[in-house]
Amino acid sequence: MKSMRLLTNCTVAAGVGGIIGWFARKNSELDNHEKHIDSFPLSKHLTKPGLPIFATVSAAVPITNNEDKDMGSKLSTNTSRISQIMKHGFPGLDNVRSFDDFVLSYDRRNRVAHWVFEHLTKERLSYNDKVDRSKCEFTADQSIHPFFRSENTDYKRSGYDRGHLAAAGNHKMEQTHMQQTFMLSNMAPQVGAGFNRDSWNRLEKYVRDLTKVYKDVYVCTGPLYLPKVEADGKKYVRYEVIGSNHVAVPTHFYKIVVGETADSKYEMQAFVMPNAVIGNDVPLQNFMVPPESVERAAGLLFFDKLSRSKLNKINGKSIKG
DNA sequence: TTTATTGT
Repeated sequence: MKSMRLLTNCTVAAGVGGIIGWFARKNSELDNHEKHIDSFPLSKHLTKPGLPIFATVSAAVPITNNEDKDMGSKLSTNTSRISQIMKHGFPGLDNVRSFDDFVLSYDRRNRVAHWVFEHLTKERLSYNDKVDRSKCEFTADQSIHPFFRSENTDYKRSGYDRGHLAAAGNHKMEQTHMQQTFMLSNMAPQVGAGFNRDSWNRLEKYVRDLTKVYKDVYVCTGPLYLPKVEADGKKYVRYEVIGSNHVAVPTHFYKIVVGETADSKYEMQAFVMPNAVIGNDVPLQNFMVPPESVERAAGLLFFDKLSRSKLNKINGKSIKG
């Protein structure tokens, strides 16, 4: 397997090889993968993504006054944008919150999102002098119960950046869109120099550049807590927690990207990067992994509603008809 | 260009 070889070239990718090995051994079970998903009753209820069929879906949309005449149109505008973002299915349904331009599922136990979902186009990423990142502020997400909420004090002097999952640079249509990405529910503790400010940023830019190739780009981003073999030969999941709220420091982060071609074919790429210093000269290709390996490690199913028969390529490799 | 923290 090509990606396996590539990963072993990257010394900091500890743990990823393990899940890929698992994937390789279980490969025969994948033949039943799609069949299994089709029979999974939840997917039948998700034919209209974005509709507030779950109480939490619209939790981040401020609805304070039932008599607000604007509410109807504002809600429907928001709902249609959420439908567009979530067109290919929800990876999971734990504590889903929708913002104006991205959707997030929150992990209360780790105080970090399970996943965030974004939809990118060239137009939406174009230069906009009305939107100013320096005016944005990191703010705690008041819609999350204080027991499970991360605070700025948790990150302060922790040694980690408040790293965006949905990147600020992906939301330049409106100042409010960008401001919403600064909600701490969209943050994870990330190694700053060498990761967030370097190779992870490089990956985010690469994903933005895919809008030059595909008219629509869908991207799902999240943390991983991967097991590692320790001295006794057993596997353990080990991660630091920071601050009084014990915000988990993920061992790795993933991005699953789908681009839609002009003739309605889809191409998928999956990346896993360790939350560690990575040299700027390491090619992004080295971090490509089979999407299934991320699904198994994260407990999520990505692009569940997108028929695998419409997938033309995975990680740049054509899929056999 | 975008990604950010610390200290004054």
